[in-house]
Amino acid sequence: MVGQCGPTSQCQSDRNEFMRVRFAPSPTGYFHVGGARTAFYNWLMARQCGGSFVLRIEDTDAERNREEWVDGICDALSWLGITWDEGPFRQSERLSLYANAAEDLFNRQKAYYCTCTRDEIDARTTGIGRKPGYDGHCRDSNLGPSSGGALRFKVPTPGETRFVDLVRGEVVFDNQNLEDFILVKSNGAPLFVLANVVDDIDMGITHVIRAEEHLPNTPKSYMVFEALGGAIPQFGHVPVLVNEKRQKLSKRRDRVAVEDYRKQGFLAPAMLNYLALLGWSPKDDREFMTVEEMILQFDINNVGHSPSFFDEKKLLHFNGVYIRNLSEEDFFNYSLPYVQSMSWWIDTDLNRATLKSSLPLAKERIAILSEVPELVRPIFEEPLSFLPNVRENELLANPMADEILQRVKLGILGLGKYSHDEMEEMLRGLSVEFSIPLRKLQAPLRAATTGAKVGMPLFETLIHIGKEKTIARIDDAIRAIALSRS
RNA sequence: GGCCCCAUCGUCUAGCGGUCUAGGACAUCACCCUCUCAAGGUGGAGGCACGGGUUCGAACCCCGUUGGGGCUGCCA
Repeated sequence: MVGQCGPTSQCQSDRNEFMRVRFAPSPTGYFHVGGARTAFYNWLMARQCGGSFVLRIEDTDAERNREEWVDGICDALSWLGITWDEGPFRQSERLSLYANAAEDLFNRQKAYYCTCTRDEIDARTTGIGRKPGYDGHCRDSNLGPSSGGALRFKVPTPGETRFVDLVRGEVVFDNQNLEDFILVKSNGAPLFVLANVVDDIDMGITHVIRAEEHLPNTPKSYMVFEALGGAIPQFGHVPVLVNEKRQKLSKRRDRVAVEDYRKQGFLAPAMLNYLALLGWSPKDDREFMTVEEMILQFDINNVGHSPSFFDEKKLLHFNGVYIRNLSEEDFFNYSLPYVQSMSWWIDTDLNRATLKSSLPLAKERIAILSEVPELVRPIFEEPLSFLPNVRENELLANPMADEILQRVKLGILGLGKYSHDEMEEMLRGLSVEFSIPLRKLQAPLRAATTGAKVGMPLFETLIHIGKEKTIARIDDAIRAIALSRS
């Protein structure tokens, strides 16, 4: 495994080591699709290069983090198949590391304590012509840890921080524009830029692939890496995912939870395939790829620079393709839980067998698994319920419905064998007899027997429903029609 | 406001100075197939934000404009 690399140049690191990447989410809400894509890109690189993928939970903000979100992240990653080689490490269990680093920085005068409140700073810096942000007020006050203040990093000015981003190329920041940012809160809790960097050094991270929103943090990270004397990883900032209004996907505003998509019946490989294509595309311009193919072809240097809209329509299409490619066995296994959650489902071997034999007809008609129950419902639901307006429009409002149903009933009773072929022959014959297209003939029949206007092919459906139930439903419909006309 | 990033069909993208009268995919429209609905097939409409350069030649390079986004927290 050591040193084994795929075909792209991304496996090379500045140092003569092998790749170590990390995914470092903060457990402050449902795990969302943007995070999933970032995690996947990291994972693809690690797998391609034979490197290590580390999962690190950035939970230093006790106020905002909840343990259940950690589980949510791990579950979602597992579902997607994004496996981690190390971790999950929790920053909340590594606090002494950050405290040591902070002390070191303070002792070496790379950082200083500051007791200014936000209001005090604002009062000094807000106004026309003044630069907002911290003004360095306590920089030379020589306050100590006992001051009860926050620890601020002493940004070296003048100076500039430049680096070559794996996605964007060279980026330059003037240190002049960076305020002395806080490393440790006055309550002793480390902040992102400290804990993040300390861990990246401690864990030997060689490549940091994260969302573009972190780009402005990077010069700060750089300075902390340098102050701490740690090896600086290569950075790559991938564009954010946006909603239809082109704003960064937000947990509060947008529907983004991976868990939701899983529940709805999206398949993990479809999700990964779609996610990978948001910002990246393979050399040969193919869209459908297995995870293995993506591992082989992914190249961080080839990721686009502009934000992408997370288009559920296209995701749906991808999912439909993946579903249609499922084996009958897999499709049955994936579908069963969705059917089992319905009140009309009775879990018997016979029903399972019927379900299994009817499922191939459903497979090509759906894009997500949660659509399965509605398609097979007519086969199992007893008594049958009608979708809104179906009884009224298709049965009661159709002047020919009664006559058609009467004749169909007779036809069924006269069948030598209750089979698909005989059913078809009989109905086609009736359509000739009535001088109406088969689709017109089957409309009231479908409504009467399935309670729906559209659905799986009718002949097969009637066979699955069974002769007795079919006749009974036709009788019910005939009665309903008679009732409405009396 | 300041700093940074970005800019090819509605959307995701291919394109990395001539092969572009710009290719593919989703969505959309039409037609075909068809027992409904899908799926599938064929075809159509639809784009290089704008203005300057550089060059024999620019979607591709440079500058500006405009537009969008991110950050600007004792969040990450």
